[in-house]
Amino acid sequence: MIELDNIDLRILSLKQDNACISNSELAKELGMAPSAMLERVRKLEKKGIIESYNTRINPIALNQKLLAFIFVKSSTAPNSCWQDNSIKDLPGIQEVHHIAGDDCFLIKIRTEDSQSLVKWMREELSKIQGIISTRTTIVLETLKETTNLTIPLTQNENAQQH
Amino acid sequence: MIELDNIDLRILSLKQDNACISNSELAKELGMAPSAMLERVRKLEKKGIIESYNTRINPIALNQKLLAFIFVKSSTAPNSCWQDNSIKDLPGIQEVHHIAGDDCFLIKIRTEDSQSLVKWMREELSKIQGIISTRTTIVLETLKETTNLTIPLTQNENAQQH
DNA sequence: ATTTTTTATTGAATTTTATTCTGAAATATT
DNA sequence: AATATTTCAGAATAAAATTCAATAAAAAAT
Repeated sequence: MIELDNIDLRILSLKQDNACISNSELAKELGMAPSAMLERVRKLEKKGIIESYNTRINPIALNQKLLAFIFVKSSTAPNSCWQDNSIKDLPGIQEVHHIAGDDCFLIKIRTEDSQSLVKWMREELSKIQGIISTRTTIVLETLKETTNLTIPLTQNENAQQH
Repeated sequence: MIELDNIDLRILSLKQDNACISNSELAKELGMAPSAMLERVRKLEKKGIIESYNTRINPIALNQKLLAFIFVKSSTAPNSCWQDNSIKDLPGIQEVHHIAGDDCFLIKIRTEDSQSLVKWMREELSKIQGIISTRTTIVLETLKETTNLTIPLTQNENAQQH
């Protein structure tokens, strides 16, 4: 387990909501020098605590209006996807989880519409070995969608100006 | 529908994988002036095509080892969550989708472990009005997890140095 | 087809920020 | 307590962001 002090947590908290916050802004916010910030951030990146900086793009702007979750039941035979995880390399997929229970995989995928989802299942998913069955859940409306984690901040001990 | 030209798409594509890429780097990559890049990016932000810049933090570093999906069946009564979407404000949740089918909501949530998930369901989820039943799926292993969209680039017409 | 209007781009100037480095302070180790 | 290690601040420098006026290109209107 990696130990993160309150300063690290506040950096993560600020960056989580705004990946492009400048070091000087961070420094002002925490009441420290920009150089110290930079060193902290570099360390968080090197240790893999910060995994990546991503831009969230409006799916509608790219005409990806449909969001679906697909449960995949697969055989556990030696050459099946259960063994080689080949599912994760299919195009258009956002997430693939190996899950407990009857089903084996849960896929999150965006496509233009239901037609193109069917097309994807026929043309792409069908390439995968060992799939026994699928069950598709269509999203009607997304109420919340974030990758943010809950960060345990111990109140604002060293609260700052502004 | 918003029209995005190939330059916009390439900007989105580059920023999607590296939100913090500098304008000058972008400019070099696309063979344009940094100021032109800035204007494009600003426009993409203002139009809401770029929704946000996020930092992905390793959940393990924050001791959030468990990932789960919860299907929630709710009544459609006037005071139920089906009407007020109150589910989305529960702490610790990453996603809430309103889905087609028997169930009403799909929740994505991270917690420390299964104990704390049960605790969350007893202490937080139970506050929500109108829940008829829940079905929880535990993730054993995540093979892929991204928010990236597939961007339709028309090859590299204006390919550049480096 | 021509003019007008709008939009997009450049390049230089300016401001802001990132980055490096050195030494001091704090912390941990022995 | 002495040593080693880590963390931080402050100054100096390099790099990048940002602004802006002028130009070019595209679109719309006549």
